[in-house]
Amino acid sequence: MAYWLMKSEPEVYSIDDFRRDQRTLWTGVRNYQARNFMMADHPTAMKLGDSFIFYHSNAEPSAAVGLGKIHRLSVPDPEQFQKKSEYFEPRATKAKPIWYCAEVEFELRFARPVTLEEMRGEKALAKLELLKRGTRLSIFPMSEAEFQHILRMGSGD
DNA sequence: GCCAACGTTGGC
DNA sequence: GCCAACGTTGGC
Repeated sequence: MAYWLMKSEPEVYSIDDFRRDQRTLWTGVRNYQARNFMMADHPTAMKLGDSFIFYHSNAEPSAAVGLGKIHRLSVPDPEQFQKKSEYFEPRATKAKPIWYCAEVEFELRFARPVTLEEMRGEKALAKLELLKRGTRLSIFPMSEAEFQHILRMGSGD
């Protein structure tokens, strides 16, 4: 069982959208390292049933806001085939897709958001990828201890 | 809206 | 296969 953080801009797809949908495809990832996490046969891949922190990036405030589970891996990202999508990929074919995504399942919305600023103040989270300077990766793994720590912070008083 | 950081592209 | 230019991410 591994733990992850996945970023989404709430203006594009928020935790409330996720709660409404219950299940969604994590489309639009256009970075190879992040994509590889979502490809089942890749050495760095997620496992079905792994949990992740849902994080609002480019938000006011940017914050961890909930949890989800990995439900399916290696799903060709349908947006790469859609000419009108901003994620259209002309090099991709149905037979040879380039971009893949995971299907994820809603688990819970935190009682209160755990802001980036708060996380920066936590010693237990000092090594979290999110807090490293210049990190732009939209999906990355974290330890169980870090995951539980953020979950506790989000569970309210 | 600015801009630092960094991944990607493409000329050579 | 180097690396400058360019585009994107995402905090502020």
